[in-house]
Order: sequence, then C-alpha cells, then structure tokens
Amino acid sequence: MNGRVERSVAAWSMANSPTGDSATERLVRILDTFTPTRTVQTATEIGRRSGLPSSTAHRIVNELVTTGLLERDEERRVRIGMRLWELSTRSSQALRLRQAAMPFMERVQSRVREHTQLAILEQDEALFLERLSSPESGSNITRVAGRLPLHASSSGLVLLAFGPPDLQERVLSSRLAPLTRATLSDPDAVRRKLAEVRKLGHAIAPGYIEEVSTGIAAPVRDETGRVIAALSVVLPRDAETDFAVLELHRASADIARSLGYHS
Amino acid sequence: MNGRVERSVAAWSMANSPTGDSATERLVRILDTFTPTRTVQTATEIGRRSGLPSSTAHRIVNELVTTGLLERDEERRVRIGMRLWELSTRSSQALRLRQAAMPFMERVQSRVREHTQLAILEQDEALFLERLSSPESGSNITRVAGRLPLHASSSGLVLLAFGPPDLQERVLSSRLAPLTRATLSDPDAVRRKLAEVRKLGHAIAPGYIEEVSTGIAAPVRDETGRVIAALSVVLPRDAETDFAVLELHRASADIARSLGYHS
DNA sequence: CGAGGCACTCCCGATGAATGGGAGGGTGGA
DNA sequence: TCCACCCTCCCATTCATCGGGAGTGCCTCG
Repeated sequence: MNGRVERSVAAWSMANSPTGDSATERLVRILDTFTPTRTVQTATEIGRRSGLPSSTAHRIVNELVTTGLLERDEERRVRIGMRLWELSTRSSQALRLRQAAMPFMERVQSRVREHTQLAILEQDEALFLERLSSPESGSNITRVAGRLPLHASSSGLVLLAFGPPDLQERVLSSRLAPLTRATLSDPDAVRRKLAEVRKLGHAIAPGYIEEVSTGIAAPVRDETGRVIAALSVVLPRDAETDFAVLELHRASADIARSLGYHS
Repeated sequence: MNGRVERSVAAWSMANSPTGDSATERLVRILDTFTPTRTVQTATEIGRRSGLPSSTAHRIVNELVTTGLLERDEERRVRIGMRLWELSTRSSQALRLRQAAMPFMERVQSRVREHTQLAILEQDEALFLERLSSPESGSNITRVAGRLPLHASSSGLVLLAFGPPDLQERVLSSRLAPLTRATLSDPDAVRRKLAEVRKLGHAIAPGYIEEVSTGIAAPVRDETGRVIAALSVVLPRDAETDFAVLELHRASADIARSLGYHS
C-alpha cells in the first residue's frame, strides 16, 4: 500500500565516468561485446559483458540505436546496424586491396584447392579480410574478419618480418602465447624465424596455429613497394609446399602489379 | 617578450556539451563527415565539417584513433579504421542477404547487361548494398553504400509500397524533393504510384533520378515472406522494359527461395 | 495462480570528466 | 620573413552523465 518508498539517505551517485574511461572507450566496449558468433544480444547482456551498470548500458544502447549504429530486431534484441557497414565502406583503403586481390586469390584457390586468405596488419594482429575455401579444404580456424596473433600465424610472421621495426620491438617484448606445441614462443626463436622469412620471401608455419596444418604466406606490396598484406594458404601439415609457395608468389606479384607496382 | 599573456577575464568555459548533444551524437557527427567521395581528411577539417571546436574535434579524433575506429595515414590524415569494417561484418543480417543475392544478381547482370543493384530500407532511405555493372552499362549515379530517397527511386518505391504503414505516413508527410522534372513530388501522386507498384508487383521509375534513365525494381522476400529488399536495374530511358521486369521477378523469386521462402 | 526471474524504463542528486578559448609550436610554401 | 595551416597543451568552469534503486510488464515454473 505504500506507493512511495523512503528515498535512501545513503544515495551515493556519480558523474561521468567513475572508472576513468572516456565516453569513446565505453562506446567501443559496447560494440566489442559483439563477436563473430554473438551477433544479437539484449541490452542487459551488453551491460553485463561490457561491465557497465544495466541502466547505463540501456541508456547508451538506446542512443546508439537512434543514431543507427545499432539496430533492434522484432524482439527488441540488439544487433550491429547497417549504418556501421555503410561507414566501413568509406574506408576504401583495405577494400580496394581486397578488390584487387580477389581475382588472383581465386586463381590460387582453384589451383591449390585449399583455404586461401588475405590478411593485413591491424592493431598488432593479423586481420583477415577475405578467405576462399572449397569443400575439400582441410581444417582452418581462420574466418573473415577474424584475427590471429602475429608471431603464431604465417600471415602474421610475414607482416611482422616486413613491418616497421617498432612493431617488431613491441610484439617481441610482449608475451608470445603458444597455441600449439609448435608455436614459437621465445623472442629469439621468432627473431630467427623473421630473418628466415625475409631471406626466403615467404613464411612457412608448420603446426603453429593447429597441429594438423601448415600455413604458408607471402607478402603483398602496394604501388610504393611497401608490404601491406599477406596472402596465404593453409595446407595439411604433411603436404608438399613448393607448389603453393610458387602460386602465392605469382599471385602476390600480380596483385602488386594491379595496384600499380612496377618491378 | 611577454611570455605570459593576461588570462582573459571573460573566460567563459563549458563542461560536457553546451549544445545539448550527447557524446554518442558527436561521435556520429564526426563519423558522418566521411562520405563516399571524401574518405580522408585532417582533424581540423573534421572539426569544421562537424561544427565542433577544433580542440574538441582533435581530442575526440585522437581518442577514436587509439581505439581503432579511425586511423591515421603517413601524413597524419584521418580515415575510417579497419576496426569499423570488422565490426560491420558482425551485422550478418544484410550481408547474408547480399551473399544469397549475389549469384542471381550476376545472372540478371549477364542477361540484361545493365546496372544491377540491391537495396534495403535504412533510416527512411534506400541503401544500396551491392551493384554490378558492365562497361557498356549506361548512366547511373548509384554507388555501393550509397543512398537514394524512397519516393524518387524505383527501389525506394518498392520498399515504400511493401513497407510498414507508419513508414509511408512519415515519408509522404515529409518534403518530397524532386531530382528531375519527372520525379513525383506530390504526396497523392506518390500514393497512386505505390498502389500501382503493389498491383503490378514491381516499380518502374522513368527519369525520376536522372532524365536519361529508367529504374525498374522488384521486391525481394525473406523466409517469412516479408519484403526486405529491392532488386533493380537501370535502363536507358527509352529502352524496352519487359525483359528486365521478367528477369528481376525471376531473380527475386530465386533469392527468396535461397533464403528459405516457400511459395 | 502466485512467486520469482528477467528485461527494461524512469527518476534524480551528486559530481568530475569533458569542454573550448586561447596560447604556442612546428612545418611548408610564397 | 611572413603567412597559413595543423596540431598540442593548458585550465577554470559547469552541465551532461552516472548509477542505485524503484517500478512495470512479461515470461516461466511449481
């Protein structure tokens, strides 16, 4: 019967962010609760996963929905909005690369008949822009828009070997988590591997990511000759690598040429 | 020689946002300064275009750069970050549609030999997800991730005709800006046109967008039978439309079927 | 049919992070 | 040398943001 509850005296409120993160940071935290496998969730879930109080999460999610960065489906669940996709197409940079690479990736795929993928460097990780597979392709945990650590994947090793020195510093001085027993997790071992990659012009990573498969990657250059991406295939662990290496180098050169690189 | 300038007495500072917009809003304002044709800009430019004070713009841009939503190139100019593309791939929704539609769009393209495009409804506009063209295709101002108003484009008319009633209310009661002399800009004319579209099952828009071309669009249904997209082609203004209409209907039906729609 | 769980909205006092004007540095072109 | 431009830094002010908590509505389960 008491419609009005006594307002708590211990009211202990806050302003802006008590945890010391900026508005931008919380926004990204919210967007980051979406993963390749979890593409819809309730606002409450988002709050839980991002570590934000429920009421705060609801407020921000609602704002994002009105701006179109997020969307609600029929059941009021939340997913990433088309607005975000639209904005992402403005980042022509990498999409131009993808466009240029596609035909040659298809050639590699049709000749090697295993997973063929294209990765770029993104915030100290290898980000996979595209991946072609055929039904008979073997195991491969990569997915489009997925990431792998630089020191463990063949693509990553290429990006690292031909990347800026400060990147190498940073990565080699961080923890090199092993994914399998074969993964290089010692800085010196990685350093030696990088020298080998530079010398050979490609990286071979047998069992680094998964025991059963070997990654092979070659650098892709833009018109200025800078290495901007890695083109790779994933073979069964015991497969012959020479043919794949050859095809990768050929495709890399063709991509670079179609981007305007000469010699 | 005077190292220290007298601090202005009229100092008239603010906190948070004096203009009354939320942090989210300013963020979107900043992202929106990127357009399909302007994909790189300086932080100062962003400030100017978004109407934010330079120092504020710089601060926010820097935050966005560290979170990866924006990136800087060699010359410190700013562009949309790959992080955003990555997030956008989580919005499987429309990308699934695009995936399903691609093969059939290619068939239409190869048979009609004119621009073939796929649009969805997004914030009261037609947003183009994909567009196939051949060298011999005629004029067409549409671009991937571009938008057109609902009342003026054939795709838009389809999305409007088969869309929710409140959408029709909203659009018809807003200003219907004409793009050419042929564009329908009178609410009643549009209403009659929508009735026609529903009756025929497709929209024909001669010269509404550009004097020289005619847009033709058919609705695409998802597994529940709801219209979720419009498939369209752009013909020269005087071209025969029957064959294109037929092909569009056939492709629409095939797309719906591959999405799981029956009958 | 009531209890408990869950998602969400609304309210509101407190507050500190965000704000923006302006100074100053650095660079490049005329 | 000057001007134009981009950017960083500083700091007093202040208002939008924050979040605990209450309330609502909708489930499901016992």
